Amino acid sequence: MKQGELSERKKQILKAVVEAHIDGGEPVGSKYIVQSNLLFCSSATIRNEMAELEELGYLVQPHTSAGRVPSEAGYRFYVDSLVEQYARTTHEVAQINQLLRVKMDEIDQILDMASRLASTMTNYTGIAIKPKANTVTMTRFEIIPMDINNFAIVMITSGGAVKTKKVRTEIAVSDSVLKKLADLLNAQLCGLGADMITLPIIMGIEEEMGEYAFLVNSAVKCVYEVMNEIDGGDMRLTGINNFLKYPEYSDTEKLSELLRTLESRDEILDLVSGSDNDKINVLIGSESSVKVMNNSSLVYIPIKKDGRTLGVIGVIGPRRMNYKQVLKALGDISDNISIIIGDEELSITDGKEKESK
Amino acid sequence: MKQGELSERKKQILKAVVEAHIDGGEPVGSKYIVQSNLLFCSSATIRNEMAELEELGYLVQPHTSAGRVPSEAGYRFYVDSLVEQYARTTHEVAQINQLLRVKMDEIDQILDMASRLASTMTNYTGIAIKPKANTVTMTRFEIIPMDINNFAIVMITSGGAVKTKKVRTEIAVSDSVLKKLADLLNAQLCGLGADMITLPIIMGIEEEMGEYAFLVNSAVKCVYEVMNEIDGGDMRLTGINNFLKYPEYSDTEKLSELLRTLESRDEILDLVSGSDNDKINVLIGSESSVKVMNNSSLVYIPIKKDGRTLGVIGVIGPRRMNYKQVLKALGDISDNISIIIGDEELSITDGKEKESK
DNA sequence: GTTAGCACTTGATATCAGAGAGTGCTAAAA
DNA sequence: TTTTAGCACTCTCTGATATCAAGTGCTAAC
Repeated sequence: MKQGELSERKKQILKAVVEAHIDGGEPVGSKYIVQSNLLFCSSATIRNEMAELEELGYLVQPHTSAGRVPSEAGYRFYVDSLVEQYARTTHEVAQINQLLRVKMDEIDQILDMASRLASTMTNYTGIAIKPKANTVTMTRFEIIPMDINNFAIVMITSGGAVKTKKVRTEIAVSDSVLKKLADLLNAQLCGLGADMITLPIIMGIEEEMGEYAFLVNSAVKCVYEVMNEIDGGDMRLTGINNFLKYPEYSDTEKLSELLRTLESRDEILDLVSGSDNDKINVLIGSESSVKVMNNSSLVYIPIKKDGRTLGVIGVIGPRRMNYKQVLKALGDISDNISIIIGDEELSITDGKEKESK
Repeated sequence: MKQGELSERKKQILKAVVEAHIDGGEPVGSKYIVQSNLLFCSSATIRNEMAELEELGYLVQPHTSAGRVPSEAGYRFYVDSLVEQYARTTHEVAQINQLLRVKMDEIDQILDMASRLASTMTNYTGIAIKPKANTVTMTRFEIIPMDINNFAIVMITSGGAVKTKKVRTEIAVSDSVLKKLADLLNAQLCGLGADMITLPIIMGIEEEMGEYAFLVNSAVKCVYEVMNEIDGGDMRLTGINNFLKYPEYSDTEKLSELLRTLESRDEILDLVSGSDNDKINVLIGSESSVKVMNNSSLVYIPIKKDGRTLGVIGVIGPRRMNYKQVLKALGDISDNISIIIGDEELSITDGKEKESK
């Protein structure tokens, strides 16, 4: 019997078991199902069906005389086929929108806020990830003299971000020299990724700068730093105390192991950077390549703009996570972020701000 | 009998109890003391002394037939008088220096790195705080036209940071208009704190701008945003799994409560922003105004430059924290940060970077 | 002032019986 | 053929009891 061929009643029983276990956390028995649900049959029948579902691998018995618990496959089937879609209330959407708008300033802050939001909405631990990338190039350089010994390099990146670095020289440098440096940077480095800025190019610029060649090194260093700032991965967790709300993490050993993995960050960064699926991803237990997550699930969604992944938000919780609620929350948040990112810059029309819907 | 008048032997016993409890975590009995230590007397004598120390409030008995545990006052006395200073190995200093240098880029990153470092060095949870402040003013504005509908405002702050914001206009604005706007901002807003930028000033600028008055609103908004970015408090924890290494946090309830408080951030921010002591601060148990910390200690040190507090780093752990180690680690890290912050900008002399020692 | 010895207290640990929950199986009913 | 009722069986959980070990306080001797 294949997955798709589960009888309607089996599906209903599986769904009931999963949902009962999600909010109780304990094995569910046949009697409980027959009471709570709309299934009209006796506990014995349920028992028979459950035995078959166990044979098929969707349910598991912790010990002989306990109720059933969904297996990983059980959760997977539930998430893929049984969890219903829900309608979003406009009220909620508006609320999220408002919260996110508070600081629509930088993508980092949006991600942070979003993860915080996800955590409070779902009661699981929120995660915000800025994945490693290698996509930034510069589109424009400006140099602003500050005083006789200092100037600032302003860099506009392919992503539209504006970044600045301050440089101090011990030798006074005239404005015209700085102008020349800016022109050269614009001519030689625009459009190049970190891996494309080669030594010959740098040396070429140094040659053109003549006696001021020493400035080039610092300038290039600034470029690298900015690229690294934008491309370098980062990760942040919110609502860690939420782990403690679920008995599966009361085993201190387990929790500690999980936290250690999460804090080392690399594994999660890799895990998430790999998938460039646009949709919500659900990793149940050992489906994730990270071994420690055997008893946890990770649900995440990439935040994209113009095809580029700007970041990832998600939640981490026990395997018996309330997938229905989590999927909804992440969907809502993601939608709102898209709206906000869409018109990230201040948009002015004659003194009044305009918001895109 | 006052604190200072504890007999030498009592001091030694207190010290022994504190240190034994710090690395064992369990109540220490008279027998243990007599074995481990250099005190040459019998367990009965120790018992008598301990009974007196308990009367004086430095020790506490969890129950009648258990060993003694240091009280809050006991720890306080230990930290103030008994913990010896230590010599720093040059090796360690160099190591920290190297680690911190990796990204001497922004104060945020330094703090973050420092807290991570503190956590790994001490095996407690590291904390990095950027306190709320209201000290930023602008010292210089530049406007860079990007294309017909976009320009960037570059702001140089009193702290020397360079910040940029992008602005989009739906109406094309010429370079000369932007130049005028920049001049006005420089003339009117430089040196003013957030609370000093009043409506009359803004309206004055708008008047001068004539038909382009609508630009002023966005510009001012940018200024506020930047000030908020720099002044707004933030807090970040590292090494949370370290909590779980100590049995005092195996009570899930307690840990959860602590984490909740830490994540709400406000209490800690206030707590730390209040003290502008330059030295290392040690808050033991209920000495902190945060109720939940009754069983925890917080040790922190402000990071200053030119008298301004840029941030705070510290560690949080059980009350029986290894104060000796923690004080040393934080001292070392703080020193290194000071060195690094001292020459924050890139300093160039004829092509070679110079580093201040 | 110090020490040895002993009775006492108390938490921790192990063992055991009984209760409760839930199953699997068999035989009867639909 | 499917469903149901009944019953014996298994396994965990709980609470009670007994035992153990650690550490103290106190008294009497040094």
